[in-house]
Amino acid sequence: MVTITEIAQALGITPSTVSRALTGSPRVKPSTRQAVEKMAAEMGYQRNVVASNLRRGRSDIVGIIVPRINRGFFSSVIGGAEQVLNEAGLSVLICQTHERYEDEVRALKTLRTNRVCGVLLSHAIESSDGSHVAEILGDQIPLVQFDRVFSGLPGAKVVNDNFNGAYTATRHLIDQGYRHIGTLAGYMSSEAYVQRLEGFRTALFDAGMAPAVEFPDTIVPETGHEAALKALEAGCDALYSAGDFSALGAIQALKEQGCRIPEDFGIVGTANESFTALMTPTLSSLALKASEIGRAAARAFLDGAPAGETVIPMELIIRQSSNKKQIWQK
Amino acid sequence: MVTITEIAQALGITPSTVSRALTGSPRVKPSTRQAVEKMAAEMGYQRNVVASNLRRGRSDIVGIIVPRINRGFFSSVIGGAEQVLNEAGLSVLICQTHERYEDEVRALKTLRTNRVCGVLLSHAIESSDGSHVAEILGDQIPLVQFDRVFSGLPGAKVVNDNFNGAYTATRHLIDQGYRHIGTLAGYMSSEAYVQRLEGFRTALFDAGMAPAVEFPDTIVPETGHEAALKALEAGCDALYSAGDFSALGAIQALKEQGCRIPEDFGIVGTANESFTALMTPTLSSLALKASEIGRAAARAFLDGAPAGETVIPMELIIRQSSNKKQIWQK
DNA sequence: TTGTAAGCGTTATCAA
DNA sequence: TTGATAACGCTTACAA
Repeated sequence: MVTITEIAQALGITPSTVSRALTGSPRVKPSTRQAVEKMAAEMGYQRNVVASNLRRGRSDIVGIIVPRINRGFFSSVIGGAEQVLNEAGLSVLICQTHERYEDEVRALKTLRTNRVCGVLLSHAIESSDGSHVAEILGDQIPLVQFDRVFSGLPGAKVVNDNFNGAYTATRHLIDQGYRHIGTLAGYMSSEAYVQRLEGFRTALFDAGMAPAVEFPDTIVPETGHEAALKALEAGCDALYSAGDFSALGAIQALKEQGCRIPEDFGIVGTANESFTALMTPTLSSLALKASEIGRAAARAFLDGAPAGETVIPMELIIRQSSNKKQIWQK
Repeated sequence: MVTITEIAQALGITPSTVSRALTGSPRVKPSTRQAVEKMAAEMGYQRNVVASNLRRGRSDIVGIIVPRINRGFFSSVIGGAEQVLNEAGLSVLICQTHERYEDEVRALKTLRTNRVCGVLLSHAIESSDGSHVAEILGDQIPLVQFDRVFSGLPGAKVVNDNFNGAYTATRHLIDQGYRHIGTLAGYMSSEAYVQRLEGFRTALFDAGMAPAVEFPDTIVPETGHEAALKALEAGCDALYSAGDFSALGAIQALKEQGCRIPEDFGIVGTANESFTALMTPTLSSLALKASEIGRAAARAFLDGAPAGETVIPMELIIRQSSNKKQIWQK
């Protein structure tokens, strides 16, 4: 591989000058710069970022840690972040935790030893506090948390407006005339789900309705299926689900029980996964602005990851599963 | 950050010995190794992979380039590859091309300047030949292509058995009693689609059926929708689609035209995207073994990316959209 | 078994 | 505006 030293020799100048010419330093004569650029192109020079990073003490790689990249939400976040970071000349190193604490620790260590210049993190369900994050990253590596965040950690946070979103979704079910509304609450180890639960409860309280049945630890279709059957037994006529996958399982259970949706039973999910628009009935869902979150997280990093929370509003998409009163919506 | 030099000073030995102890060299006295490990842990030492990579002339990062990470197929390939590579102590740098030639060039350059130890590539639709790949990577960086491959490039290839898969899918439509079978053929700039088209044609030929209407450049729902209308006009009663998204658009068009599926019209897609099982009617699809492809690609890289093609069989998943004769299938 | 010394390719500092 | 020099942290002949 061609080095700047070889370019320098070919031109009868020194590596320092070549380096300056190639990094855009103003302390180079224009004619020299041109000569260097020409020679570099001719010789097929490729900058060795590894050496550059060692010398500069930092890299141009930002690490992103997500539970799974094949969840629509996370891949869209990554897409949004990547766009902003690429524009800033940075690359992205992606790690998956598969929702496991151990994999999260491994991912953090990988990013640390690779001396990434920053970490964008949405923690695994299994991780119940953030002490390992602080311990591994130290205070050298800026941290931006998104979606699932630990409030105890330093750095910037980008979150969904879970409370108000869940409040709006629940309020919508109330407005549609449902009266016994339960919830598939997701994992309580995650603040996002706790906030959604609080929004749900508050909406019921504000409407003067009795506290409802709550099913925690529902996040996959199977657990949603099971919980929906219990909800029926408990006399529910609607469910706000803090996730779309559990809502999917719930709908399957309800259909098997002969429930008509939305006439007999209403349901709203969360995340607006792509399948929600393709199901029968189509599933109303509280949309997460995934790319927006990714872009916001990337921008927060570029701003130096200052402490503070950026709250991204959520948007209720009304489809068939909750549309008892046939609200018009395209 | 703590360096091996500092550890050496603290113990009154030299950096070389510390390095040897930490990299597991046998040329270290067991007691010394223990002392080094203890001190490293106490001081919170973190190996600087950047320096190590510069010295060794290579990194432990494998680059993966895919058109989009939020396509179920590609995210599963990445998942499979990541698993195998992580087990081998390697990390994964993921780049998206958004199907654009320019982004593919940019991704290749990024990986090259980061001196990745290998590249796993599935090329963008826009890239019609692989000359840029060879030019950018040179012969220093091993290349493994998967799914969408250029036959002219060196290195290993992992591909779907597109020909036989499409043959089987088409044969299935014939067996179900459809008689005027067309195809949504995808982009002809990609060998994968060309092979599927050949499998389709051969199945018709072997069954003694006339050549059929073929719609190239169909890959998104919109173009599938449009092509389906033309297929109806042309008298088709079935379609083999080389992609699921175009099949989705086609089904919408057919339903709008009052066609009953599968009674009046049969359709089989390709890729087995997650939504195929959630649609109404559910969509039969020729499944790609995504994780299997990812694992095979990673293993090929670990084996040194020897020239040659690994062919991964495809699996026909029969659902409602083609099940005219009501074949039993769970 | 350990130490010495050189160097990976780049960039920052200082001097010219 | 350019050059000389050192250093980033680590690895590895080679010598002891």
